[in-house]
Formats: sequence, structure tokens, C-alpha cells
Amino acid sequence: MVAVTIDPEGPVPVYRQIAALLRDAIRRGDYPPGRAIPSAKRLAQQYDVAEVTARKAVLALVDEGLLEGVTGRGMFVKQPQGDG
Amino acid sequence: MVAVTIDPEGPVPVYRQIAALLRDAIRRGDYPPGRAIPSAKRLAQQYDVAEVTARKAVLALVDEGLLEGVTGRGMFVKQPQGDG
DNA sequence: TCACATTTGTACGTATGTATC
DNA sequence: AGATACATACGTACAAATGTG
Repeated sequence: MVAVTIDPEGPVPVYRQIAALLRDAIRRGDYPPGRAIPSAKRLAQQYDVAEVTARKAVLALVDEGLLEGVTGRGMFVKQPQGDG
Repeated sequence: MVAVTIDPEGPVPVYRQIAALLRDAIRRGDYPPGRAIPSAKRLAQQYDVAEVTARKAVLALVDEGLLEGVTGRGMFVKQPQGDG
């Protein structure tokens, strides 16, 4: 089970790789709307990257409108907007 | 001439204050489409903040579609999109 | 209310890679 | 080869909000 698939030497930046994994997980329903994804700290441990890097990945998804951050609580999956 | 107007103690984050100043300058035409804004280093010196903070401000505008970064050259003002 | 841990948000510091000039 | 500038990545500190006890 080596499914975690981050390649630090590949051409794709690590933060984008993590963002892609999270994006897929959200779209797949692993984290339904209203649920929080793992904290930046947890993601950093899981993918063996710095917390700032994990955070950058998450912020990319916030930027895409998939997530919403709530200070002191977590990053929550938003309702799909204008997608049937 | 104290026009530079960054308040590090105010409720608005410094990077947002700088982003707002740059956004206004662009909209005002100080930096017309195709032109580059000052480098992150220069902005940091100008506003007396860290380079990372200046960069964060600039990236916010990239995100808004106002700027486009070109490695080795600078951050360029984009053509207005869908604005008559 | 207070103390503590967790988590996001902001800010500064630094190093390396890549591209341009 | 060197200077400049953006892109990525790690490290650290503090503030604000939240949750638990």
C-alpha cells in the first residue's frame, strides 16, 4: 500500500501534488460538504512535508472554492457551487 | 509626503494593504497592461516589510487575474478580461 | 474564569532551483 | 559568470478563535 504518491523530485511541485490528491478525495466524496479535511499538521506528517507546504496545498483549494478555513476549527468542504 | 500608508498594527493584514495599493495603482493606470510592477524585493524595501510578505501581496493579485508572473523577468500587468 | 492544546492566519528568515538579462 | 527575479520548500514565531477540562 504505497498509494500516497508524493514525488518530491518530479516536475510537479509538491504542494500541487498534495492539492491534487485532496481535490480528488473531495470530489470522490471522502470528505463530504460540511466536513473538515485533516489539519495542515496532519497532512504534513502524512506526506512528510513541511507544515507550510501542506498549508500551501490546502490554500490552493480554498482559492478554488472547494474549501473554507475557520480559525481554530479547520478547513471545511464547501457545498458545490453551480455544478448541478 | 507620507502617502505610503501601511499600518502594521491595523486590523487589515499588511499583505492585503499592499495588495490594495497595487490594485489601485494598476486600475489607475500607473502600471499599464504589459508593464511590470516593481519586484518583490523593491516592494519589500518600499513598504518596509519582508520579501515574502510583499510577494504574498503580489500573488493575491496574480490570483485575481490582474498580474502574471514570468520567472526571471517580473510580474506583468495583464490585459483586462471581460471588462468592456 | 482560567489553563491548555489544537488549528487557522499572518509575518519574518533562509536556501535552492530556474529563467532572464 | 554574475546580477536580478520569480517559484518552490523548509523553519520559526506570534495572534486569534475554538474546544476541552
